[in-house]
Order: sequence, then C-alpha cells, then structure tokens
Amino acid sequence: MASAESGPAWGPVARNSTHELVIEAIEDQIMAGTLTVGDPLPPERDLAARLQVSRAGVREAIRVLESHGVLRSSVGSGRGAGTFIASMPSAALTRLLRLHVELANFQVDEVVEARILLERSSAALAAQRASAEAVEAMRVPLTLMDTESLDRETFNDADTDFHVAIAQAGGNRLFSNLTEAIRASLRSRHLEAFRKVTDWEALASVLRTEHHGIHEAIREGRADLAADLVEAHIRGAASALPDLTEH
Amino acid sequence: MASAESGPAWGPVARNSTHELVIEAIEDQIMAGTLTVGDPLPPERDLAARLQVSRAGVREAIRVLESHGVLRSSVGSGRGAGTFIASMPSAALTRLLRLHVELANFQVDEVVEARILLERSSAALAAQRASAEAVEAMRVPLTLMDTESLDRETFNDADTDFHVAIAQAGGNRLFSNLTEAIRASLRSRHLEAFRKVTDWEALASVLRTEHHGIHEAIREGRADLAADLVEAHIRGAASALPDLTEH
DNA sequence: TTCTCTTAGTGGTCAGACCACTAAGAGATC
DNA sequence: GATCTCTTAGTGGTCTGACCACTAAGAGAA
Repeated sequence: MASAESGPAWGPVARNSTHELVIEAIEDQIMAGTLTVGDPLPPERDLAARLQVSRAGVREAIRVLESHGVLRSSVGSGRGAGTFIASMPSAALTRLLRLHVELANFQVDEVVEARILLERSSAALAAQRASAEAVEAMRVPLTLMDTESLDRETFNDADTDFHVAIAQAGGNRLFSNLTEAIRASLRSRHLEAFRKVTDWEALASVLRTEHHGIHEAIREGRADLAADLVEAHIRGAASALPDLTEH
Repeated sequence: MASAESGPAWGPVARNSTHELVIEAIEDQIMAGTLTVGDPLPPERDLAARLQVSRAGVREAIRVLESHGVLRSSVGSGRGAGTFIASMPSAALTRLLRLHVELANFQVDEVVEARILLERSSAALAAQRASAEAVEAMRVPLTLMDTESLDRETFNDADTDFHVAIAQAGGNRLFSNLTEAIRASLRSRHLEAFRKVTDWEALASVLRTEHHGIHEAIREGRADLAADLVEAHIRGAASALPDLTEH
C-alpha cells in the first residue's frame, strides 16, 4: 500500500480484461450513487453496444456481480424483466467462506474464534435492545429443539436458526450476515460431527439447557451474562465435537 | 432452514442455470478434496465437452470462482498456462464489503463495530504470541507515519498497513483478511474524511501517539492493554472523523 | 368490458471463429 | 556437442451471430 521509495515510481497500470472493465463500469455507477438498490441495468445487448464490448464480456461481468449478491437477473419482458441492482450479501459471504475453509485458507478453529467474537457481541446487543418480537422469534427454533428424539440434522438447523435469530436481534447486519455465513459454511462439518456422536441424547440435552439459559439472559437484559454463556456454549460444543476440524 | 411442517414437504428443487451447474461441479471436486490449491483445471474446451455445456458457460463459472479468489487463469502454453485452484480470499472479501457498504446494506457504524471486535482480539493475540519479526514488521509503517508533513493519503495507507500487520501478527487469517477487507472497503471514505479535517497535524499527532502506545503494549506482551488501546484508538478516530458515514 | 392470443423484448445458451500469448521442441548454427 | 533461433501447438481472451424460453404488454375478438 504505502510506498516510500523514490525514483520513477512505475505505478501498476491496471491491466484489465474486458469483463473487468465492465465490472468497473457498473461499480463506478454504484459508487457514484447513480445506481442504487432496485434500479435496472440496461439490457445486456445495449450495455455491450455502449461499452463497445461483446455481449459475452458483459455477461461474464454480470455473473460475477450476481454471485456477489449485487445484481439479480430475470428473463421475460416488461416490468420485472432484466437485470437489477440487488443486495443479497448472505449467499455470497457463505460461498466465499465455505470454499476458503475447504481450501484450508481458514482453519476451522479460526472461524470458530470469529464466531465467538461475533456472537458474544450479538448476544450482548440483543440483551440490551432486542424487541419483544425478536425475543419471541428466538423461541421458535428453541422449542423445536425441545422436541423429543429430533433427528440430528433438523436439530442442527434449528440450532443455526436460534443463533442467527440472536444475531439479527442484535441489529448489526454485518454481524448477523457473517454469523449466518459461518454457520452455513460449517454445516456439513457440523452434521458429520453430530453423526459421529455416540451419546447423542446427552449432548442434545446439554445444548438445550445452554440455549434456554442464553435465551433467558437475553430476555432479562443481562448483556454480560448472555455474552459469557454464548462463549461457553460455543467452546463447549466445539470441544464436545472434536471431529469438527476433520472432514 | 428448519421446517417443522408436516405434509407433502416440497423440497426446493435447485433450479440451476448452466454456469451454476459448472460451478457446482468444480465446487464438488474441491469439497471432495479431489482438487486442492495449485491443481490445474482441465482446459476450458475439454471441461465444456466433458460437462456437455458450451465454453461460454464454463467461462462464466470460471469467472465467478476467479472473482471469489478460488481460481486463477493464465494464458499461454505448457507449465504455468491454464486455470488453477488458487486461494486469494482477500480481494474477494474486499469487493464484497465495499459494494455492500456502498449499497447501504451494511452501515459504516456496523462495519466499524466489527472492526473493533476483530482488531481487539488481534491485538491481544499479537501481544501474546507475536514473533520478533512480526513486531518489527509493524514498525515499518509506524516510522513512515512519523515522517514530517506526510501527505494524508500515504499516512492513511501506512495506517492501514500498521493495523493489518497487527492482525497478521495475531495469527488468525480470517481476522486479518477481514481486517484488510474492512480497511480497503472504507478507504475512499477515510481519504475523504481525512481531507476534510481542518487541523490535520493535531489529528495526525494524536494518531501517532496512540499507534506507538499500541505497539509498545504488544511488544511488552500486555494483551488486555493492547486490546483496550486499539478500541479507544478506533473509537477516537471515528468520532474525530464524523464525515465517515457520509460520502 | 372481458378474455384470448399474438408479439416484442428480455435473459439463457450455444457454436464457431479468430487473436494473443507462452513454452516446448525442431532445426540451424557455431 | 552446445547454443541459439524459429516454428508450432495449446492455452485463455474476445467477438459474432444465431436460436431458445420466458414474460408482460398490447391487439384483437367475444
């Protein structure tokens, strides 16, 4: 970033390919505020003509931005047809994390530590400012998990829903989106680890109790307690599932 | 996620387009461990033929994964030519954050809060386990910022380098990549806010002092102090730059 | 007024061509 | 035999033009 050298200072000349130029053109409009959420892009053919590139180049750019949750395309004609500025960061974050966890770029431990940071804060925030509806929303997955002899996959997904509900109650959308992405990116590992547990009912019982404790702390507005309980819960689960780091 | 309804249970049938099928095919290989970092993909034409799709569809998929930092393509022939599995999450994270901050999907405050969480932990980790070289690496941007009458852009970039160096010293790659992405995604806002500051030298002086304090705490292994100093530093800077949330 | 059907416009997909670049290998030269 | 030069094959990069599938608007009939 910072260059302290003296001399010619040959700045890197952005050697961009066609589709990157198109991406830049679209990003520039977004950065300038000319395009905001919901606005339509010109039809692919028009955009290609205006930018003097082929339609294929435009499509590659659209695909990239689409995968980042920034664009949304629909076929057809009239009202809802065409490509629009969207904002769905969650799926993009999930794919990014999942792939890079798999490529061992991020260790599972590292991701779990990030999860603890985020969910501690979210729990504390939720305790401070969660609305009654938000607290009620947490109760749905909570009671689902109380179901007798629930299969492990459904339990895991309800578990995820509970933690995501807390993050959403906290109000910080970056926190909640990251929380969701982390859970989703570790889902297959979680399921596998759950499957390998011998005394499942014992583990489920512990998790249930801890969940109710967290919920109660949030309901009563005890921020520090909620944060500590969440951390203990995550660390406990991680150590009860040693297979988490394998695959 | 969790569905408690009974009845037909119409599972969502992944209605995928061609390029998504190709993405899945590649992702599956990665998830299965058949493809790991450094491995080559078949040539685009071969892959298209094997998957029974057009080359355009394959290219769109490659472009998406490339933008996620998972693939890397080079033209030519022989050794280094072709498309390879890579792992460069940083640029992808940055683009993702930058765009979604711009689209007001994430508020600047929310991002700053995330930054505080991450950098608190990184500073504490760095204080506990940073190597001598890592501590030395922080010193480079630190001394650069001590330069008299440094222009604000260079100062900002050195500032970024310093904080990223701390995050890297902490050892958690998810933390450091997120830290880098957050700084990069807010860069233009930072520069604009810096430009609007009237008494620049006064602000720079405060930042310099705080940076040295943080560096010293890390060097001396005082984890809690380092974390607190970092948080105070970020909050102080944010309140000294009220224009940060505008654009 | 209501319904039905055509039609234009959109993204989705494909086939085929050519270009730019790179490294390996054939060949010439010393 | 060693070295250099040039051809060549294989790769991604780009473009063109075509056709398909789908949708809503609009023309036309009832």
